[in-house]
Amino acid sequence: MTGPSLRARLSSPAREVAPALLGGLLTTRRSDGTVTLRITELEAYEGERDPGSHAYRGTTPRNAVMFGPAGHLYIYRHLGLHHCVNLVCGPVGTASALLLRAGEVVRGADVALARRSATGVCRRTVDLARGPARLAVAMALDRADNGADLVARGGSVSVIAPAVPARWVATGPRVGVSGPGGDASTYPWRFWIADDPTVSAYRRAP
DNA sequence: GAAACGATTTGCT
DNA sequence: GCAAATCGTTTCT
Repeated sequence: MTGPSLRARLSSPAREVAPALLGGLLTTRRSDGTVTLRITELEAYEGERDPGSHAYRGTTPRNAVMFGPAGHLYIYRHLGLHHCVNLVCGPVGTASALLLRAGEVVRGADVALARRSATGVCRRTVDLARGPARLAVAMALDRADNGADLVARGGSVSVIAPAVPARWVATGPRVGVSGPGGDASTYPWRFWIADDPTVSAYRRAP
């Protein structure tokens, strides 16, 4: 699944896209090297009707990208320290998006390790991109990449999405957010690959 | 113009 | 296990 067909698939609501994107390969090409990430953990945000979404109170300069076409990156700074990376989903006009929470570095682990070593210690390969901020560092993604189109040919960032078997996909409540109407347990909007060691540890079990 | 707050990580107790 | 770190964006006066 690549090119225009990928854009079409991403134009569905985030909760429908999420299972198809698990196992997807995200690649960034930078001057210090190329890193490819196998996506293992995602969270869906449903825009204006989702209190957990930055788009809950409508469009602002910051979240404008989320209301645009699917396949672009929405990246923001959190707590003044780190970045979180989202993939915009849904049709134009909706702010549906998927937060990339974790992944497995399958190519360029040495490059990712060098980037991670600049800020902290990372002993194991599975920790390279375990967690949203770590993922951003390992992939060298920051606000400069906000709005980048992953589907366009020739871009420095791209994604392909081979499907993983449905039985590998686990779901559960999002981290630190309740669904609309309250109870987080009734909104299993987090998706991950079952038993994958790169999924955030204490969040691994529902 | 000012103030509050946050989709987290890290390091210390 | 808990608390500090840190700053752009949003919201209110």
